[in-house]
Amino acid sequence: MPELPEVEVTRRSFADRIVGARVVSLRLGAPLRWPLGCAPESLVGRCAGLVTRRGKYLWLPLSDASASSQHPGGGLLLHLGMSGSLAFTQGDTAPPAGRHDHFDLQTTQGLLRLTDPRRFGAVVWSPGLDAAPASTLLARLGAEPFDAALTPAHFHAALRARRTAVKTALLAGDIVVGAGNIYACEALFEAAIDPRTRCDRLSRPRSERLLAALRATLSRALEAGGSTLRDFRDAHGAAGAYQSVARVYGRAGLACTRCTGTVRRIVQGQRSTFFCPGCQKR
DNA sequence: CATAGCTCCTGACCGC
DNA sequence: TGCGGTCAGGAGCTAT
Repeated sequence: MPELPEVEVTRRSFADRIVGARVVSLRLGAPLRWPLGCAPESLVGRCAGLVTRRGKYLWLPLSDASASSQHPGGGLLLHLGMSGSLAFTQGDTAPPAGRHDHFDLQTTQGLLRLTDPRRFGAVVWSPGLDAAPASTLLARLGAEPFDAALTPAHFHAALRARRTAVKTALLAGDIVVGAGNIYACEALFEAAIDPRTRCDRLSRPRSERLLAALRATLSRALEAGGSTLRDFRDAHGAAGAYQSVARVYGRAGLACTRCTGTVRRIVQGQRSTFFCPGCQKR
């Protein structure tokens, strides 16, 4: 579920409400992908800074002004995995923790709660963004899709060095981050490129078209508030609307919206790929 | 080294 | 209605 647009929508929905808040208490539910990596009590009293995003990770800075602190910087690296969502509830209205609520951060300004049925998500303490474990987890990430430094020339050069299918490369996130299965399929459809095309066979104009299509797809999803294919909600609990405009994702067997063909489902790297063989060419 | 496959976990859905 | 099988949006880890 949560690809870059959903993660960014989540960030925007609570960043300005949690900034400046002090940590009051923590509650840990069932284990997530990795252990928290610190004693929960050690975070009490820390002050939340501005939430930032890198790829599909969120970084919540938690600073400690006290002189005794070993890590005055530090913060929590958050990931929503496949089924996670964050809610930030102000006041005393926070519902009691449910079966899938696995992390609560009670602050002076509200409760930040991670709900994650599949528990592929993560909340990890790191003494800094440039220190392990955060730096290790972020080390392999490719360029941010909207970074101006990611030029068509750079993108094409990165693709030329690979032999995998272009869909697989988009998903891997080590050239450019942000696309998950839905947006990778949608961007390839928009660029009219067959998802099985080898990266090193993509011409410069076609790779440029793909980069533009990826950016357009992610921007539109962001504007729509993200996709809600199953259960995505932002930190206010609002659902997204983008799934209603998916052109190929989840549409196997249905008519293509651009040509007379039929959308097909194949499997690449154990993941479903949806595309139209009529208008997406190698 | 690049690449392919496996894996974590729960829930929804489908066919019988 | 119940049961078993299949599939699901991520991404780090391990083997080749």
